[in-house]
Amino acid sequence: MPTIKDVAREAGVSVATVSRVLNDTGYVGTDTRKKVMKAIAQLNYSPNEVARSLYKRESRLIGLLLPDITNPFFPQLARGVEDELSRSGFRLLLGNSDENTEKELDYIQTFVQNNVVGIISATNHVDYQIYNELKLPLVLLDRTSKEFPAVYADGREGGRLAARTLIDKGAERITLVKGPAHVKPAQDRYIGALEELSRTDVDFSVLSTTSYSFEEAKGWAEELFEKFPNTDGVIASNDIVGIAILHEALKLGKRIPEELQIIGYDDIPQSSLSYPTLSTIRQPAYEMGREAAQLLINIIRKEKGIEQTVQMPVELIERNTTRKD
Amino acid sequence: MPTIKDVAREAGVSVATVSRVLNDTGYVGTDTRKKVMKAIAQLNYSPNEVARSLYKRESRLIGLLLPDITNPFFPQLARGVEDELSRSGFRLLLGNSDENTEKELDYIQTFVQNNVVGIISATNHVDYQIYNELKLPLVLLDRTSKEFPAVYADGREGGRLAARTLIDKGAERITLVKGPAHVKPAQDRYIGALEELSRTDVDFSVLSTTSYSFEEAKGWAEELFEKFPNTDGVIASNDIVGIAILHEALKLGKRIPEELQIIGYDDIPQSSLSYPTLSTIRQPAYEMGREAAQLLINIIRKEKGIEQTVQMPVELIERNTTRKD
DNA sequence: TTGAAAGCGCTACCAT
DNA sequence: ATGGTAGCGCTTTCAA
Repeated sequence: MPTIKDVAREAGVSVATVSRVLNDTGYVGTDTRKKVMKAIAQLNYSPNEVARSLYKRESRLIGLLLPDITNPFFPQLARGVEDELSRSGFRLLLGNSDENTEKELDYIQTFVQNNVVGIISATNHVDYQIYNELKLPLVLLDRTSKEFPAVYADGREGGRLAARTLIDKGAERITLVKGPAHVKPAQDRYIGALEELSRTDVDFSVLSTTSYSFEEAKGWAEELFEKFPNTDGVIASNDIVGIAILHEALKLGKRIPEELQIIGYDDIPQSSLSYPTLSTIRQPAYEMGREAAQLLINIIRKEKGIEQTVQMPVELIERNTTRKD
Repeated sequence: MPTIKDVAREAGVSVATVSRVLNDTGYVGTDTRKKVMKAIAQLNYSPNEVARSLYKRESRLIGLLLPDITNPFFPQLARGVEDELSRSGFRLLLGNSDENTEKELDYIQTFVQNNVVGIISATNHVDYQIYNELKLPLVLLDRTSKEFPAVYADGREGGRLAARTLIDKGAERITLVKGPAHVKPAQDRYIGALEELSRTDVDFSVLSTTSYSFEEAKGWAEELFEKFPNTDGVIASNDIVGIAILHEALKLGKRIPEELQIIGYDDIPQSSLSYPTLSTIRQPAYEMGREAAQLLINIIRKEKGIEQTVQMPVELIERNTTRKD
């Protein structure tokens, strides 16, 4: 790889001059600039970001910490972040935490070690010391916080909306599936649904689950019908378990949505590909990713008057696992 | 952030000594080491990777270029890569190319600018000049090549296997869905299926599609049944379009698998959550990711006698969209 | 308008 | 066993 020195030699100028044309700072004579440009092209030179980063004490890198990219909700987020970031020339350092403290701290540390200019994190542990000691901009994604800027969807309202929908559509023996206790958004929607359910006179049961994963979704679905065979309305903890429940119900011969209504959460892409298509509460994942990226960039650029926390709207997507009224 | 100088001062030694204990190279007296360790702990110091990278001309970063993390096949790959890489202390710089030349070149360039030690790429364009000029290890993932080390699944055989399965199970009017022409693996499985189909006397039709995406999958499914309403066996280009076709068929009242058999490709996690569950050709995505990472690490470490190209087996996963014979 | 040189934080060589 | 120091490739004063 050619260095700035090579370019300087080739162009017959000093490295300082090359640097000036590279960064478009300070005075550079028109023909000198031309010579330098030519040399750059000739050598196919591009500046070493690492050297830059060392001097400036900041890179063009941003750290993104996600629980698990393998969960279909997160690729959307990640893509939103990346698309927005790359428009401003930033690149992504990616880590999966698996909701595991050690991995999480480890990633945050290497983000710092690599001079990232900012971090976007979907952590359940803003309370970790490391976040408070962080000298760089942090934006929480898919999570709330009073202490840090955050982009999230209104989980409480989403939970309420899901419950209300099922109640309005005549479900009388509702089962509420509670997601993992340590996952904040899962709790929020659960609380919201609980709130709404409690305001009315429907009977309901709660099924506690401890994971969101594909592998286990089927198990939860089976457990649900063993424990609550007569339920006629399920509020799923997310779309994956919603779909698992849906298909388990079909296997048991239940008519959907006549005998059993199901509502999911997230609106992951494959929800419109289930059979029947899954009614769900939509979180605008891609847009959330973009918002988070934008917010972070604004903070980095020290723009004035930026919202520190943006709450995205959730939305009922009526498809075919709920009645048409 | 404290620097090595701060540690040196705190410990009352020279930076050289600190560096030695940091890297565990050269002689360091037992008590000197202890003093240094203490200073490191006290200051909560961790070395600046950027400075390291600049001096050594290589980082602990690896670039991963994927077509689109939003396609459910890729998160698995990415996760495999990450898990394996992080075991050796490497971190991931991630980029989505969207099969778009400009983005692809851009990412490769910034990978280089950031001193990555190696690149894993799922590109359809190994022929790009930039890959040949690359001074660093490159491993192709989900792609074949004679010129570069590669990890891929046997798409030809997968296509054959899919076709043979449908033929063996009595399908007589097969529809072969052809994926996007510019996507290599899509072509491979198509050719394989074509090969097998041609060896026998079944009738078949080909439906050409130009994308893999969720949004368009439904459209392809509708088009399929408009054009070939009497088909009794579909070889889908991947699981997403397989599932879309499956559910469209259900909507049309077709009995699966009695009237219509469907076989997908990839075995993405949600395929076992479709209704009925989708029979498919499995590519071991997660393992492929790990293999690629391992291969790259071996190349970086200049291990002797490593396989330059590893072909992973594909496998028929019989679920409920094909007959039990 | 241009160049010389210091310095970003680290490693590795050469002395001692 | 330890320290001094050059240098990785770049940006940015400061002087000319």
